[in-house]
Amino acid sequence: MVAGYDWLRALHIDPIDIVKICKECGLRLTGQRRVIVELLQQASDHPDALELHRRATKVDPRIALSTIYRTLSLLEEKGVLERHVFGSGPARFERADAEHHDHLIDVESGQVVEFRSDEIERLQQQIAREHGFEIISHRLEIYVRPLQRRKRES
Amino acid sequence: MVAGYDWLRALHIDPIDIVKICKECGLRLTGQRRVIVELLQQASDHPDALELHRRATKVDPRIALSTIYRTLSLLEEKGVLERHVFGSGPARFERADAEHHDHLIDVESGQVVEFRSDEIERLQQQIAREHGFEIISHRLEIYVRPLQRRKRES
DNA sequence: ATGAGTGCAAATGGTTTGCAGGCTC
DNA sequence: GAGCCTGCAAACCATTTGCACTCAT
Repeated sequence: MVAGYDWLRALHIDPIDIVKICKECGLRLTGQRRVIVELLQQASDHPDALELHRRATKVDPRIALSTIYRTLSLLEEKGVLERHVFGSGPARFERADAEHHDHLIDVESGQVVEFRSDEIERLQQQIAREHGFEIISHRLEIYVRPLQRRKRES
Repeated sequence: MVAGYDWLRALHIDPIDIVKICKECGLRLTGQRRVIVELLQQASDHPDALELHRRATKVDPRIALSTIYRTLSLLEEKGVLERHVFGSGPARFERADAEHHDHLIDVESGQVVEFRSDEIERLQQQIAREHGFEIISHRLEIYVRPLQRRKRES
């Protein structure tokens, strides 16, 4: 267990083991990769490449944006991360969870809330099969606004 | 009824009335807009801007790509068209249907199949409400491959 | 010491925009 | 005629890539 991530254990989420991943894939374990993975480990806000670069440069001011992009693509390819494109914005990343989940995106704040519906998953399977397809992946994004307001269209 | 679109009537789909739309919105009815709308009227393949430009230049070789983009954005804004971004590809467009629908995307051929599930729509409403949100819009894309194959991973 | 990985800068690709002239109203 | 639209070219922005150098193995 990597020090400082005991709270992850409490949530039954294993931290990304970048050491193991690199070893298994024949990749080199560089300082940059450590930093990027650690930042994503802690992030709960689905940051984009530029935001990750901002955070990374605070740890290592020499890290290049292109390295961020290369690392993100690499780790996505290895199944360690997931890439999401919400609306017309830049790609945003999060650690790949064992359990797939979908997203509610608050268009007013940009905040992202994760959810999972086995019911919806099941219906999708059924629909794909009815059309003669098998599912490779899917994405469901619900763009929302907070409900509690009383006034209309401000 | 616009000549040549009787088949639309048969499907209970009203053709886009660009004349009416322009009149209502105070927009000018130009030849370019007519061409673009007509092409989208006929298209069943969710074309992107470049593809529309290709088709449009066959009717009017002088039409500019930027005009295509401007018109598409304008008509999307007016609610006449819908814009979809599948995977990392360019935006693809279709006429906005009265009934919302979602998409199955065959990743091998790029073919898009439309479907609608009231059940899924209902579940989404429920989920959003449970989280204290109201839905503004949503998108569900299921990336698939044909099922009929017997071999695995070619 | 070897070559995978990096930083930097330049290239890319889809889309947008500034501007001068053209065409609808 | 006024000014909305268009064509053209340049600008934009997220992302990718070529290249020489660095550093993990």
